[in-house]
Amino acid sequence: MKIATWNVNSLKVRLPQVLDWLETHRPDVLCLQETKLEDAAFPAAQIRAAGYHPLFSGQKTYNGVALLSREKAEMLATAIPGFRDEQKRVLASDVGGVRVVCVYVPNGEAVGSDKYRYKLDWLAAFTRWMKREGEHCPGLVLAGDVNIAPEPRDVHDPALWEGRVLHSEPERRAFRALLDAGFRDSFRLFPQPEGSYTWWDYRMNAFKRKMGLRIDHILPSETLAKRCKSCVIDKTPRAAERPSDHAPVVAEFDEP
DNA sequence: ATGGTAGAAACTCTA
Repeated sequence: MKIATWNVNSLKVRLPQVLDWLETHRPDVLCLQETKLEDAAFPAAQIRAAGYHPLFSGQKTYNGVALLSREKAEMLATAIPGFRDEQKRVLASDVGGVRVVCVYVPNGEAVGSDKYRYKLDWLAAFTRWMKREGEHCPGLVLAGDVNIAPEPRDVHDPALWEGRVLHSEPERRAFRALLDAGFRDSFRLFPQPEGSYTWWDYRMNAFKRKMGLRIDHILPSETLAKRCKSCVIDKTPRAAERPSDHAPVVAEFDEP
């Protein structure tokens, strides 16, 4: 089973690239973030024509998540239970015997800002929820834009990024707390090239200069992690014309 | 110490 995640930064703009990528890679599941589309505007027909069943939870202008699957998936949740939040950032589903949670963690804007506080509160609520989910559902995987580079090796310039949003100690602590809730970082289960990142700022030629961060993650539960046989970042779409600022991440799991 | 870019929408906000 192949599970992928991609922050597309507008599905309207990136739809041709998504369809092209699906055709090339044929994942069983693709989780999308920052679709920036109301549900009424979701391109369901084009997704179905490509051989995928879409689930989506969106809003106008900002945020929005979707899950595309070759097998029809059952929608389980589009919000963190008991956490008041207007923003569409989660989509939980059952697909092919695995519970897949597509997640778009708040960016946090700047350390100390209101949005940073919201990010940490959001992560605390999400982690509590995922810990509970894992307790009664061993085959669970979180896939999405977590907006945290967990370790110095996940940022191109650790000294520059130390203490900044996406890599501050409270955020790294929140990432460790999420793993401690029963998950593994699938990317680090395998040897990886140095300087592996999933996001590069549009500005300052960051992609060409290899100035990136690894903030998109596929986090299987400990049980499911035992079946994980690879995790790779596909930088190809980031080099294309009019790219998203994020690259897709793909993890493969052996059948049980 | 500021600005650089992209997307959506609407002359600004978010990332």
